[in-house]
Amino acid sequence: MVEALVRKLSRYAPLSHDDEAAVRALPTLPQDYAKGQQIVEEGSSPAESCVLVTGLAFRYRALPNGTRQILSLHIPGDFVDLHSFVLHPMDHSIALAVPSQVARVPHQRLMEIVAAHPQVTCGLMWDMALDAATHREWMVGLGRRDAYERLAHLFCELYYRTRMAGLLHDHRFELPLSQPELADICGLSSVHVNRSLQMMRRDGLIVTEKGWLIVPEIEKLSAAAGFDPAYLHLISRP
Amino acid sequence: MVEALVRKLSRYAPLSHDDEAAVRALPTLPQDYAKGQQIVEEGSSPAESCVLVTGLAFRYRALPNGTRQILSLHIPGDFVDLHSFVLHPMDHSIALAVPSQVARVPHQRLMEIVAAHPQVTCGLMWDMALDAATHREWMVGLGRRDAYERLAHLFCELYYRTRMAGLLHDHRFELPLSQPELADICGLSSVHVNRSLQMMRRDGLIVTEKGWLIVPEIEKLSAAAGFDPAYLHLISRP
DNA sequence: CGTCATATTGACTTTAGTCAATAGAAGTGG
DNA sequence: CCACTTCTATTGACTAAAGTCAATATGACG
Repeated sequence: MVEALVRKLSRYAPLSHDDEAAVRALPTLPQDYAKGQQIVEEGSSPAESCVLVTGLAFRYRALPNGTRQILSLHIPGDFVDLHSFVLHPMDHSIALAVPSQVARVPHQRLMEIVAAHPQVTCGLMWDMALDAATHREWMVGLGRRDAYERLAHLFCELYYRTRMAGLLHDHRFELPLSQPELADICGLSSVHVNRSLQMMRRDGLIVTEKGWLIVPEIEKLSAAAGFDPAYLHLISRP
Repeated sequence: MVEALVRKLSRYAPLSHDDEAAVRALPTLPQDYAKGQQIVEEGSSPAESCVLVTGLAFRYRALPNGTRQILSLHIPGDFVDLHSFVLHPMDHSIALAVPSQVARVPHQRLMEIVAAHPQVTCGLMWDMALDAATHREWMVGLGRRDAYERLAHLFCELYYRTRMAGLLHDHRFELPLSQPELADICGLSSVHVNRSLQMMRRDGLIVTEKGWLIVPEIEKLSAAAGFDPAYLHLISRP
């Protein structure tokens, strides 16, 4: 469970024994939450950051006019709101798309890392930078891609992230998001999402099955989306 | 010139004499660049991060289909690509909207900060988190605000950032961006930007004058945009 | 005074949104 | 196991926001 965190931070640079021990000591016991539950609220200033252990989380902003924009998706192993360590109050909320387990890391302990483990600190900064890089990719989609491409791009991203987390099984991964939720991710209406998904199915890019998504040929989907996985930094860098 | 950087990092937490000295030693001599010049290229892995001293910079992604999305704007004092310290290669390019001066900070020196100045390190993390928060705000706009609101929101953001940087003079600030550039920021066509700007002028929200923008009543503009400056974290936090 | 870039306009097309109804599927209590 | 509620997906008809294309100003500048 803390394994995922160690693996993730190692993706920036290999950790010494000492560093690794420090990372292992970070999170508290995971807690269970129900589907739809909000685990961090916009405007609050939590004293801990969340690590998703199990399930699916998303960050979002609710607008006065009743709409909302989902800002990120998080799969197990993700440091969901690492930034709240330095930036408060929260400018958005965090909720769970399915029943999930969440571990918390007290900011106090992060401060100790920064004070004593420069290598791990860089790993944390790398994770924050990766989060921002994903934000940028979503901005590009929201600004310059059409509905079909946005959805295709999202599915590509999740395909690769899921695979990296060891959660991709034979071209398929869990995707327990409703069409209105996909709409709030892609900045679309749910009706338009529905029609775009139908086109993608017709084109053989995806197959939907219960809460699962099947991608028969990731190359075809990537081509349709203009997807380049570089921004996910899936391979560790020297 | 390095003043702006010290002031910015102090916004997270006051710096000790020692810390402040370390920050002052960071940037190299500023260099001059021409309008339109690209100072960092997508795909490269620079060994330095840029601080804008004078002028106006923006980060952007060019798409295969000839369009582009501008991802951020930077005014003097901004650490434009601090993230390149930990995340490479660059997933976007940086260019200058007007003739500008740019100072560079070797990543080596940032590494020394992380190793020896935890307080400054947190300031750097805070700056990265602030960058991501602005990304999120833009995502919300691109996904859920219409053209009129997007432009109004952008102008509000620049109004406050410019004021914080001491560059707002009597309700007006320099805004040397063409309508096609505004379009690439807001994910719109330049024609639609033109028409939206006309409506904003008619509504008395803005006055455009050469490369300047005049905001007679920031409250009115903010109301039109649904703008809340909280995400800019203009006041330092205890 | 001509040139280049930027801004503006008009006419038309396209993408996406809205509203409202219908159809399925999953879960619950009896 | 079945009726019932509820959530989610789908469809049709219509509207609206934004894009495209192409022409025409406008304005800064050498």
